[in-house]
Amino acid sequence: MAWTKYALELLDETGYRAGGARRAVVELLGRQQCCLSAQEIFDRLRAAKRPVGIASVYRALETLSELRLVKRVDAGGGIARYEPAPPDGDHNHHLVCRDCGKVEAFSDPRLERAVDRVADGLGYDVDEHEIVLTGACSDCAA
Amino acid sequence: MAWTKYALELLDETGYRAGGARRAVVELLGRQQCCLSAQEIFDRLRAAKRPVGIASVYRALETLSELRLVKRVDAGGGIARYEPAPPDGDHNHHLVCRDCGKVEAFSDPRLERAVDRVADGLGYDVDEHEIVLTGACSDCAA
DNA sequence: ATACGTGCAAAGTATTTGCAAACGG
DNA sequence: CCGTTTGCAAATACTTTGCACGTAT
Repeated sequence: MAWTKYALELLDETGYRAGGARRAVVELLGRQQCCLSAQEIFDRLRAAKRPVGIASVYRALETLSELRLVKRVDAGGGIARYEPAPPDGDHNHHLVCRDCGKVEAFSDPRLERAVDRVADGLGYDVDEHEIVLTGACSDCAA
Repeated sequence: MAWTKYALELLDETGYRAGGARRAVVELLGRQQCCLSAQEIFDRLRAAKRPVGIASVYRALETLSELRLVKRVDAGGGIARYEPAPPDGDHNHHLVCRDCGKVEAFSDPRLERAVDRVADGLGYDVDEHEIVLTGACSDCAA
């Protein structure tokens, strides 16, 4: 994925060294369609025989957030999830299944326009927004 | 506020007893314009000489959520906030100041329609949604 | 060589739960 | 009376931090 390359380059340019844990986190995130929690990242790296400390996962995510390479997603349940933020500024919103807990991404240009219009009328200098829909996914609705 | 009365009646009808802590939480929530965290509720009740255990606050909020009398708002930062859910199904969305942390409510019918339209096209049985805008409030933008 | 990166374990928050005492009906 | 509600304290879940050691440059 292009994002992985972009992220590794930006980290390098910004002066971060090429340690193993952060790189593993970046490469894993670059392969995702949707957001992952810190624990999920920890588990998947361990399963992939590339074990890292959970603290390193959190530190990598913090660094990547500061560089705006990843977006933190609060999809409820008190656990933070993270997904790659493409360089073109595109972004997703999320759909959470209340039964199985599955989280999926979606995007919709009309919804984006509606949000931008509202944001302009509020007296805030809005620079980010997040939309979370909750319901039953097609599997669980049955 | 009408919500307070409605909530107390529904609790009664559902078979809950009129203990002091839950009632204090309901009465406090009924006076809010926007959402409060569990800790804020705890602090305000204590300040109002109506001290309750923090556990009772959480238990009251859980009960009220189950009855759909309050809505849980995840405005980021890993802390949950709660606000009264009016019987007419109306609901707010939220605006968070990234500098001072202030949370305000807003609503916009056009945005609601845009969300509903998107929700219909996703294959989910969507029954709730939440929109959080983040930025600098008018005080902090200066 | 030197500063940055990493892992472990301990500390910190937010929230939940177990339990005995207080209380409402 | 009897079951619900409450408060405290202990437990849990997620996340952050302190520190010693390894590693990239």
